[in-house]
Amino acid sequence: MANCMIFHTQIASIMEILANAAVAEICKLVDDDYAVFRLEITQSQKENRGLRRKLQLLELKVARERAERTIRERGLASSVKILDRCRGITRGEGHLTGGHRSFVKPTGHNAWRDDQPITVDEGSGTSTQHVIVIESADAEAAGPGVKLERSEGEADPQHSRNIHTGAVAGVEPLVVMEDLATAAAPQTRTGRSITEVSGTLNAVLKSETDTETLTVTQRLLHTGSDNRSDPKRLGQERLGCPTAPGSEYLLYGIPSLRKVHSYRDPDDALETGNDLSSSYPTETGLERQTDLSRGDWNRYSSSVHSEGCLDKQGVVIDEVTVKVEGDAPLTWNVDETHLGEQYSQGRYFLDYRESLETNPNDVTHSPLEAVRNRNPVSTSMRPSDSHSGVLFDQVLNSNDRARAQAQGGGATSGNSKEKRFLCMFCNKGFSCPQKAEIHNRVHTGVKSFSCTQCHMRFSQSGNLKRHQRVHTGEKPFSCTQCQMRFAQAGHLKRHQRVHTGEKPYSCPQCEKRFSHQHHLKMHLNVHTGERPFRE
DNA sequence: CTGGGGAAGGGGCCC
DNA sequence: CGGGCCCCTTCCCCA
Repeated sequence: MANCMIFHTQIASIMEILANAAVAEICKLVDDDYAVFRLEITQSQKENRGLRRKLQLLELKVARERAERTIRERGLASSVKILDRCRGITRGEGHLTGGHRSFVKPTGHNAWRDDQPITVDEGSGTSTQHVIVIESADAEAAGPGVKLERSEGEADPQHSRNIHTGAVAGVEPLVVMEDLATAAAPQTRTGRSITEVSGTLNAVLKSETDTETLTVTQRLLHTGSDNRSDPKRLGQERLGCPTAPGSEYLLYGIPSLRKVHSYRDPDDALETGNDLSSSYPTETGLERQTDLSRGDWNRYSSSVHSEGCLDKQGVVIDEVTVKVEGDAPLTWNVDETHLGEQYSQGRYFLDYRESLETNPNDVTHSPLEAVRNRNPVSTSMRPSDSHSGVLFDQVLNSNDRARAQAQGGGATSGNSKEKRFLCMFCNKGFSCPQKAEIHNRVHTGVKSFSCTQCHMRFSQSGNLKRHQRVHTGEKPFSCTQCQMRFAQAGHLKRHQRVHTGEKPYSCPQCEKRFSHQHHLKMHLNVHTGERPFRE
């Protein structure tokens, strides 16, 4: 018995020793890894700081030079003062490495009054670019509701963030627009490009969703749903559209919306029913159309990529709509219906057209490259503008058309004459610019047609019309075999297979047939082994 | 199987 | 007559 006790005691001691040794070993490993990790983090942070600093210097330098030039030309002395305050950091070496005009407004440089627009001119080229100065300080400093979501590792020059912003007293981001199309119409363009951003930051600098995550640091903040409740904001926002200084690609003109159908809450619709800019007619009498001459197409001025705003050859793309694809889900549907009506007061619209007409040609580079290299950006150009369509075509007619066709990524194959309007994102071809514009909404996320009875939005008017049957309960398609009724013709057609026994979907690997494609799809898992299919 | 929505093509109307 | 614009239809996907 005593031996047994001793034995157990020894065992316990050995176990304890082993445990201690294991713990010590683990701690050592953790410490080592932690030290390495800390070192890496420190190095990364240092690099980030250096890059950020460099970016600031370069951006400010460029901005200042351009602004001074512009000011000289246009006598905007106030802007000079503004920029002079940042003179201390405007000089830098190197060149812009990123593709963005957006630059960080250094902390403490609030001397840049937010209501002081800065016009930045580029020495050459003709582009209209919107540079947004972003507070580098804590996003919270920008005021409540502002989500800059800046991260420490965001110093990459190519990872800039464009904030679609309104103004907030004292801290609203400064929108700097570069108007480089001055050769054609310097004065008028200046007036357009220098845009004062005003409004409520809360309403403007708010992501559509708080959960949106962009894997890239390029980020666009846009108006949230609360915009809807603030009709006064309509027309008060000028959306900045940063551009890539180094980009030499022409920003393609994607035909935008001829008509913009504004979302409006039912209450708002009632209250502002006479607002021609906010509704459009449908068979349900819920909407009225808004002509883009009012500039509604400018609503989509959020941008993730500066390229989207670069207008190299006289094509002025003031507004950019961005749909982040891939790793960056489009969770921030632009509340396009409430943006930039100020901008839309015809003038900008017409000017835009002028700019288009100024130099519609001269396209030597395709934005495809930029699009490929970066996240897609769409520019909401004038809707269905013939120039847009031509430009649309021209862009791809230049260097990338052959590539696009070679890639076979779109509908460019076959009769390219029939489908000569190509999507800048996927190269798909369309027979007319309107089709291309509609398709482009797939990439831009533009949904101009809003249901007045719910918050649903649609990229196509027909889809909205169809959707509204959900509210009306209308089911115009009735089955002749039974009492079933359907709101969609396709549903009726599909349903009738129940009666006909038609099974149009056949498995390519066996003899089984299905009446619904979904069933076939599930069945295919039997062959792929992904998941058993039970019938 | 149904409901709802996304996307694209077809075709008519107008200028 | 051609292009732009718009509506409708259709197919498809997903829940």
